[in-house]
Amino acid sequence: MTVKPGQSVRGSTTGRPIMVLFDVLGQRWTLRILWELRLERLTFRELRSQCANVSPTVLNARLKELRELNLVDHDENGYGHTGLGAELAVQLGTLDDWSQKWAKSLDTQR
Amino acid sequence: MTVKPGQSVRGSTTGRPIMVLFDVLGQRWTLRILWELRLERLTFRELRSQCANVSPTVLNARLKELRELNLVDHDENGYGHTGLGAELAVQLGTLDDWSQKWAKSLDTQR
DNA sequence: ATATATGCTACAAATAATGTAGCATCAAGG
DNA sequence: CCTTGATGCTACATTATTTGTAGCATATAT
Repeated sequence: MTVKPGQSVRGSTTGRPIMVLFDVLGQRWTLRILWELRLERLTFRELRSQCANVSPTVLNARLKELRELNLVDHDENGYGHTGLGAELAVQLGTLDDWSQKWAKSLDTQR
Repeated sequence: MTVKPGQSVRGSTTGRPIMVLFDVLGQRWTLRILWELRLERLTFRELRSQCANVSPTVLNARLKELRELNLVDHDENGYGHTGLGAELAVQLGTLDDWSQKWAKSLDTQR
């Protein structure tokens, strides 16, 4: 069963939304899946292919969870972000910008 | 061995910084550890306690990785963010704000 | 009826996380 | 010195998660 805000998660019984979010994002492939859907809707197989052929078992489990959390939806054009999912993806875009600065900094340090 | 930007990670051979970041953050407890260090430096035991007594095996593995990635450091006052780690933590703060909106939206939907 | 695409499920093997115990080092007090 | 308490871990068996591969069921197009 997917955990939603208000419910206990790994290491937090408060149900604080951020804890629920950490619990979801801290699973393998979740961040990547959200990222790969940022530009366009993708079918299950396309998404799987863009995610380095992640096991369909895991992909399906993540998509199910993301749908229950109203971050992703599914229609005749495949999987895509909901409004909320798109908002979250914007933040991943910010992380992308930051990560480039981070990488440069690690370089000069070496 | 910790993967750094420029190196291959799970499902990406490009070394794109964002992929490296997803690989790190997509492990259990990494987001939470960065979060718990946002206010003050903490000793290993304090941090462990704030992270619901996460296993010391995992905590140590994460801290080692975060140190190698220059996001966390360790001194006589315990563990804390580096400059870059603090920047990343700011983004987690933004996620915190968003997550509250998200939780409300999920509520009204039920 | 075949062919092709879709969204999956099954399952064994490999990898990661958990929980508990406890060790080694250090600094402070008696 | 010799405990006491704190710190930063390591060891290790158990349990949970992920991986990789195969293939099934449905739908649409030929």
